Amino acid sequence: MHAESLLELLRGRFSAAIGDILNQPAEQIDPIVRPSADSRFGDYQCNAAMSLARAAGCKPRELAERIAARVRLDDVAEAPEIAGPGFINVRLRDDWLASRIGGIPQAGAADRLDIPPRARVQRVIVDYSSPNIAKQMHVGHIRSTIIGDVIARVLAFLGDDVIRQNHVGDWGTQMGMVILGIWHVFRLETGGRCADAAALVGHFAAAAAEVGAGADPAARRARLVALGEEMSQALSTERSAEWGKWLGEFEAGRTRIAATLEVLTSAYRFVNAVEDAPESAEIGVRDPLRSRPVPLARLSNHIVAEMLHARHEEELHAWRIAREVSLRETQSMYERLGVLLRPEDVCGESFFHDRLEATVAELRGRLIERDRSQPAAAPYGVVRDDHGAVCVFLYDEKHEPQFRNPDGEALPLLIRKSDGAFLYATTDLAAVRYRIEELGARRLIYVTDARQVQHFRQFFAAARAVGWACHEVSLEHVTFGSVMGEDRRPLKTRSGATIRLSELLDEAEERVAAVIRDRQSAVGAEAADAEVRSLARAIGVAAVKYADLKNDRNSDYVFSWDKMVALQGNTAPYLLYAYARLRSILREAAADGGPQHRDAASASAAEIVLGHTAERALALRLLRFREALAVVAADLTPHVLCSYVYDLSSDLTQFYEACPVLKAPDARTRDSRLRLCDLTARTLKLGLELLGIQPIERI
RNA sequence: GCGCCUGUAGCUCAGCCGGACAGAGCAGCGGAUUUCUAAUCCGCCGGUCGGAGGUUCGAAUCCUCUCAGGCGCGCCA
Repeated sequence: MHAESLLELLRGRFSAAIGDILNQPAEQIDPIVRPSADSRFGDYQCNAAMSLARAAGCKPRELAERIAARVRLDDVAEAPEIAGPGFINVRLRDDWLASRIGGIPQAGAADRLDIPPRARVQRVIVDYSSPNIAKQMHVGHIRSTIIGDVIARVLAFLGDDVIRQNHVGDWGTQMGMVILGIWHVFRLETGGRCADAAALVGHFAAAAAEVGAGADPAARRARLVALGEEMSQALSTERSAEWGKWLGEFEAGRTRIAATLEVLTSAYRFVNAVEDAPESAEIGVRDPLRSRPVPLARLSNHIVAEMLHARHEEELHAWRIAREVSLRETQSMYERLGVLLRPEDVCGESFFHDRLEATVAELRGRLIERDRSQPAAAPYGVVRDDHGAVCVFLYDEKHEPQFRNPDGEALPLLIRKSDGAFLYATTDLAAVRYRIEELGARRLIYVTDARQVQHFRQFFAAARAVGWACHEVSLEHVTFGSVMGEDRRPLKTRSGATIRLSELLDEAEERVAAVIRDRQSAVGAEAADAEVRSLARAIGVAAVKYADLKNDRNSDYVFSWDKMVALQGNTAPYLLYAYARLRSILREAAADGGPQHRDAASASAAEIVLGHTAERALALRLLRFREALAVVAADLTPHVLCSYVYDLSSDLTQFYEACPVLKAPDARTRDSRLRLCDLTARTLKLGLELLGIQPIERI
């Protein structure tokens, strides 16, 4: 197993040579070694001579000569060549490439090719996916889920101690709406108004329409007043016994209407429509425990506040039911997507809610006013109350606000609302502390959309100011752009509704199935329907994921069905096909073993011969895998890995066209090529797996 | 108003911590098939890198200004 990549090796050699020449420690020198853009200039180039010439007191070309004469490369490369103003071109020796390829160990139980795990293990948190579980997962959740998963996989593969954290939204007002929705289910079910789930869902849809924006205002108002009257019973303690008993039945599945996500979602939509209606702000709901009525528009909010104090056991019970149902659905979506998140990675808002009070208290105690007559030693924060809200104001060393509002005034980070409720900044701060102090994290990675940059900057600054995140801890916000439709607007259905993730995957599968059937009728082949469906399932998910990953994550990406399921170009089907072709060769090699039995296994010890340029290009590409991984891990850019597997597949198909394997001219060539196939298959498989894409053995 | 992101070929995008004539894919045109899976490969066509200055031996890349688009800017997350 080699400790370093080709790039690292050459970098080390050039640093040493330049260090000698300039009489400086090699570690302080950036030798500017890059892969060559054009193969005519060799495989790698050192560009340091031009920039260092002045410091060395000679002409760039002259310095290049000296470096080239000094650098020790004879064991790995041809004699370096100097070109242009002072480029030093390096062409690796074919026999060295061959021996290096030959040094890649055979596949073990967990195949890591020749890539050693990092020497220095650090604990890394990857916070990703994090949906609000009051609603079904939709396209808005896909990017964080998919991108975060790749980051977690790559870092874990390279040897980091990765802890996945799914910071689900399971405690906010929206969960209050679901709870209130369940209460409505209870009323309707026990009132005998809805016989089954279908009737109930229909009822909620109709009732939501009655209070929606399209309804007649007078009728709407009357309806809302009646609802407000009815809902006051939701706050009444006398009904607790019946409501509590029913919840037990509901949870156990003994009610006529089962606790499914569909039921809960329709109930949620209804409550949401009620609270969103313009009149709801003025309509009061009588609370027997309070002198003042609660505005209908804020009833869910109120219920969450009540829950917080655990005053109503029933609401907590309803919350648990809603959470369970929703998380089950979320988990099955992760499984369908092939995402590694498990139930035990869920650590959401509810986990932190009883730490929030202390979080605010501690911030208040530690972020105190500073003496402004002297510059501060570092950026700092100050907690102040403003209009009843608790705010963290963040300043730089010169006491200038780090953040400003549209009027140019200091923009605080709110950690407690004037009504006493906490905000997501509070939870994020409680979580950052938990992750550093209790989970021992040294690198915290948050995968969320780019619109939240300001929030992350603020709360990172606050976490630093209060001292929970010291300098050794890295806080990283991994941003990504939006998913756009082909009309350049955020992706929606034709009617303007958000697209559920399950619908998206269904459609992907259908489209892939159509493409497969197309192909087959073109070729005159016929496959069993079940086979087409199972292929479509695998390729459909792969296509969606790959399309999301292949572009630089920061740019908005244009969602195109035709492009993602295309069989040509940089797409998942192309990659999977390349892999399947390889597997096919390796299978046949194993099958026609014969007396010599030159199957994949025995070939994996064969000597590598790089006679053809396509073989050489493939070999070099294989050895560059870890360069790609290093970039992905450092910059958290999955698209670099996509580019790599595409380039590898591209090199492979060129090799495939030019170099017969099973029909190779002689046994030595055949074994060498078989081994190249084996290594390419393993590299491609590993690359795809790190992208969260399951390779397919046969297409 | 301030801040962040994005402008590269007809389309979708790489390249952006400075390096050789700016690269892919798709689309278009022309070739290759008694296939180790043609869901492939090869060739051609196609670009004032939004614009203008500046720094540099060298700028798509760094700086300044500017134009265009998107997003964000205290009690939602």
